[in-house]
Amino acid sequence: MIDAPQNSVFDASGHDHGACIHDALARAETRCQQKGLRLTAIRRRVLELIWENHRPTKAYDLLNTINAERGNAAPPTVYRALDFLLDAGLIHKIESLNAFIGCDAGHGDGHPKFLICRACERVAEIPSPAVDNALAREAKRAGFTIDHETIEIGGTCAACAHRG
Amino acid sequence: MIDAPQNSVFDASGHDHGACIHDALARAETRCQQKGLRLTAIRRRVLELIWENHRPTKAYDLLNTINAERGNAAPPTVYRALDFLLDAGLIHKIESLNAFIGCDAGHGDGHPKFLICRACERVAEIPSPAVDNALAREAKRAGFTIDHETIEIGGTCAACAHRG
DNA sequence: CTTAAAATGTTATATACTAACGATTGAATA
DNA sequence: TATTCAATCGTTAGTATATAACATTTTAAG
Repeated sequence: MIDAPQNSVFDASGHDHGACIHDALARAETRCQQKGLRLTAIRRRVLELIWENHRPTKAYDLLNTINAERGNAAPPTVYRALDFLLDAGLIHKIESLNAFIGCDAGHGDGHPKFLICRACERVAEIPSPAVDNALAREAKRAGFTIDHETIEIGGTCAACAHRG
Repeated sequence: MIDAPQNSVFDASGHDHGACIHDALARAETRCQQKGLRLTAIRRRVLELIWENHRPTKAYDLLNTINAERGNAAPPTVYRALDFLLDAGLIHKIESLNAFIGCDAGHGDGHPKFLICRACERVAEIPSPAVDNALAREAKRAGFTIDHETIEIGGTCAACAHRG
């Protein structure tokens, strides 16, 4: 029996992954419509693959999959799609892994922050106004203007820790 | 006249860079002795180059410099030195830049955190118990055990903002 | 000294990303 | 509807980042 906290951001019990992917794509469609952006077939497929994987996904893994499907993808094919999805705020890049993950808006209005389990490779996007505030104070003290935050916390999630 | 805060972590006025490099190397020597690690010629030179640069430094820039000096360096030469220095806690990797910077112990006992000015490319390593505490609380809430934190804040330092 | 481990040299290759330019598509409008 | 201009995509090539594998040398310990 697993006694990991049931409210864990890593908790996957009751996760309907089909619906999860579907919802993510629906959100993306809506968002692109609102912003006047074009979620083309390639872009949509790349986003879908990232959500299907539901883990930090490497550009070349996407490339291989798309090549298996369509046969004519080169690195720019996938990097362009990734750039679009990043600009549109639909995915995030995990710098410490050189990989990409779907944006689940878990960061709310703040900067995205990630808990990354090295055992199961899953990632939780967490909100934390307290962290944002503390960093804002530090930046202010230093006279520093913040553009972008890369906050990636590596470690072990509850389920993996319990599993041994 | 520059009115950037004189206590800015980016403030370089009165910085004796020769002494800075010397001190960093002396700290490294001491630390390696204490831990029974060998700061060999290559490792020492790589560390020295990083401190001379005093900015995030790329592996291949180090490689080129060392090649100019000794003529027989290949990528593993420099990556092995970097791995050693990382393990020894003498440098940090800036994931968002794929570059390396000397550890100035500015993080105190906590996890290292960086303010990275995109204009002048300088990096300040800042302490922030408040950030550490906030992240520790979030991790605890999620049942997550922290191994490593990548916290890299990109933006503009006071001097560069003032300069326009 | 001998020797075993650590460090380095060397070659090759894997992975990550971008530049440049031509072809195609598609939305806006003449 | 035909035109056109911008966005997107295809394609080739190249640069940047990093590691695998194995041979050789160095070093510290016995």
